[in-house]
Amino acid sequence: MEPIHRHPLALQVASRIRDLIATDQFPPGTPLKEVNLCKQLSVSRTPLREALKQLIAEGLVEQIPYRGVVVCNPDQASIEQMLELLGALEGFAGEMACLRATPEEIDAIRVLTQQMHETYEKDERLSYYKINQSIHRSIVEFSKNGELIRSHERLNSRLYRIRFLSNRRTDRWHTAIEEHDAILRNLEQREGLKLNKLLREHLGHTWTKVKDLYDS
Amino acid sequence: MEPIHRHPLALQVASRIRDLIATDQFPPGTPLKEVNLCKQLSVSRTPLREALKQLIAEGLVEQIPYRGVVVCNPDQASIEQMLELLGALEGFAGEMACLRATPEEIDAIRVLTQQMHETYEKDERLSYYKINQSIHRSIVEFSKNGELIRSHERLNSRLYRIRFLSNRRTDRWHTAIEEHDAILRNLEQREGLKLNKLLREHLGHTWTKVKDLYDS
DNA sequence: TGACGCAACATTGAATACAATATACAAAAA
DNA sequence: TTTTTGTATATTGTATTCAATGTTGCGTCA
Repeated sequence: MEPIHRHPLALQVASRIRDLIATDQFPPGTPLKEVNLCKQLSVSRTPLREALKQLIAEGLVEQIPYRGVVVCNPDQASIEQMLELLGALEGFAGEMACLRATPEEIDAIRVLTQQMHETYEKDERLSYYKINQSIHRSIVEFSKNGELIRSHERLNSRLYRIRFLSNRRTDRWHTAIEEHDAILRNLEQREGLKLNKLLREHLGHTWTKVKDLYDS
Repeated sequence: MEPIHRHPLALQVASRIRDLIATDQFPPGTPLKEVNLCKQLSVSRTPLREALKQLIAEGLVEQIPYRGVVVCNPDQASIEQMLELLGALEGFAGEMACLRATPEEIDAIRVLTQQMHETYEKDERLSYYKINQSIHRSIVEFSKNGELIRSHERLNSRLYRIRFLSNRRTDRWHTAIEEHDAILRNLEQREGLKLNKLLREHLGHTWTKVKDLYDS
């Protein structure tokens, strides 16, 4: 039988703050003063501090002893490194997915890719963004490697905001669509090595889009 | 200029517990009772709990609400997944190292590999183990990707104990040595793709050694 | 006028006190 | 004898308090 899940305050607080950062309500550089946040979230300092410890471990915020924690503002170099690693993770996940995904799971990717086309034609960027994320997350899931899934999830959440911003502003959309078609094809044909390469390149293009955003 | 590093209690406590787990003084399943540990480490519960939060985020221990935290006891499946991911990370790191390592850095790997031979011939397993770890860590460092380095470090520390145990007991040592020679050669010749494959296979062999350990 | 020092304030670090929850054991009922 | 239930105890979750450290600004002195 499914056990009942507990949600200690620290966990709830952590995911709340994560959301606030991802949605840019706490943009990079925001100082996270303990007493302020306590009042805003109606919790005491102890669970808040434990939540912050977790976010620090995730790399979402950074702490300077006796000077508080601030939302991380990764520079271009770290973003490039994060995207490079994300590409490696997704590429490897794709390779494993070619070995382990069921036909039904590949069908699901097909459906998502189709939906992606529709949002593209209707110019619905938010939906497009979310479907895009779903596709990538699904491929990683189908690797059937829990550790890989968790690592990817952590890293991806740190990049959520920056990818979202770049998606809003970039005007070269269609190349991503074409790449997704290729990704689907190679997954269908179980071409692990090619899919690995494709996904790495795909993330590489994300980096050029982000770079444009920074340079402008 | 190099900033001065602070060492809040929580961080010191965290690394102490990490060591205790890695050296098997806190074997898997050990319940980490807060008040006990407080006395043993002479700190109060607050920094201890913050340290535990960090170890939870690292996946070294797990927490059940209102029932405390215990040292993780990964089953065979998770160990296999962790080693698979570690292989992917090291493989990718090797590929990047082929692009980015300086000749001096490759020299360092050469020296370490030579030392590894010596410890092998003298049958010094502990030294062998440490040099082996150094080589792998160095290759990852030479990828020049900080994110990759941190991810690898985290995952590797979780596997430290199990790899150490398997190293003590396995009697097929020489194949690892030969593999390391091949790794060095491919790094010298900047054969990124081949090195990637080699490192992944190398970690795959680690898995078979660990599996033997479990099965016996 | 500018630099230094001191003091008051703000903020985090650590310790303790109190509340909520789980476990173990014993007593009572079937 | 077995099962159940209540209570005592242990343990974690949360709040609060006190201590250590960093920052800011004002006043004094060169």
